[in-house]
Amino acid sequence: MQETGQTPPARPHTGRRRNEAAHQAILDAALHLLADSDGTPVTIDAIARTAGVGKQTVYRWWPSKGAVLLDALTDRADQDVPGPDTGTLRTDLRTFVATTFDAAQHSTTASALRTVAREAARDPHLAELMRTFTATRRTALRDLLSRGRERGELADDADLDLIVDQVYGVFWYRFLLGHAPLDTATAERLADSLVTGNTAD
Amino acid sequence: MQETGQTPPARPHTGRRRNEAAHQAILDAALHLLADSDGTPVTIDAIARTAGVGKQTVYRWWPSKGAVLLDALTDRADQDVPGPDTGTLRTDLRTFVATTFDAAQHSTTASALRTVAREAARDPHLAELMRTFTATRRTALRDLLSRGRERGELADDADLDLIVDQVYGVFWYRFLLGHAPLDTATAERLADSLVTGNTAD
DNA sequence: GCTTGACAAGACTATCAGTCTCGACAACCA
DNA sequence: TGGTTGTCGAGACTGATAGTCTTGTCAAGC
Repeated sequence: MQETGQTPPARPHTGRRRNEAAHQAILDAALHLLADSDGTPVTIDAIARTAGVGKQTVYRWWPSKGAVLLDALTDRADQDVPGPDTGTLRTDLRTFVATTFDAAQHSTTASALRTVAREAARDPHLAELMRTFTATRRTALRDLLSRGRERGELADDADLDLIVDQVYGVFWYRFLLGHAPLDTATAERLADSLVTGNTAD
Repeated sequence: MQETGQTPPARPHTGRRRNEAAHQAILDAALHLLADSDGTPVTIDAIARTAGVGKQTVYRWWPSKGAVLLDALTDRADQDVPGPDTGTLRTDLRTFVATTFDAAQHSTTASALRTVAREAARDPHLAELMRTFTATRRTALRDLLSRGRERGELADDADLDLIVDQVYGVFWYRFLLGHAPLDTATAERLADSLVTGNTAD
């Protein structure tokens, strides 16, 4: 979890200490509301009320609603980005894509992710945080592809960034539009066609 | 342009007639504001004021802000979805993808599309209209692929819907996140890898 | 000229993010 | 023990904005 609140003051700390229970209660409340929301917006008032906390306590530690939401999501959601390394690109890629797709099937994660994505459309601050969030995942996938290319399993001039975006593009497009499934069979078809479409010969 | 307002009453029409000038002025104003907005929300008040019209006149003919925005966009934006048919899949696909990507380079269309996409994240009504909007384009691309498959340029068991979603997935993902370009070179690389990755042999 | 529906203007309601204020309270220090 | 400081819960307040309602006016047709 990245701490998005203010950095501590330079002077030695005096005064009352931060209430960790309240801190956790806020994240818990946000996550619960996100999980139950299924896309409908989650309000700060609701988070504060559910956590039994004043609004000011929320804003003392997070700069915006979006920051709270993303923090709640990344605090609990599977933080570890998959990084399989079996020595075979096709297998690694299949696993990576299938794992990514599978995360969207769990309704708790899914509705939280959906809500955060929707809020990000309006909240520039959250959009920035989301860019970091997605960049981490893109990098992990790119490294996986890079290893495969070094083994000669991809053409030397294959456009790795484009392949990455084909994976995450399909993922977000189907996830947000919801017109087609994100199942394992699809994941494997996608992985296979990407390997075949970018080999050397 | 689809008419999103109420259906006319069954009784013969009496009273004052609809002011077509005002109708057009609203769409013009919405389009101008969308084009200038570059992602920032466009308000109904601004549309009405710019059009020199009362808010009620807007709501008499459109059910929500989103409906006005999408109507303005589809009214003027390139309505004709590209449907090249040269007899060669690779060429057709390259043209289709390049044309699609290119539309996002024109700042007027781009900021309008971006704003509508952002509004759609919050407005379920607009989200539904957007689904129709995108479905039209997906169908056109799928037909193009289907023709290629019948000519044997794609494997019989190629997953056309997945190929379609790779194109539009990359498009929207890069368009909304803005982390990588949507240029012609990228379009052609994408088209080529999709053909190669889904051929029969 | 009467009825009816469209019109511009704008007041009004409701929602929600984010700020501000207040009195209480806890940690540390002299 | 009492003063200083920062955190706490509570909630009033501001500002933005979608959407509704009201009012007085105007045009089309009977």
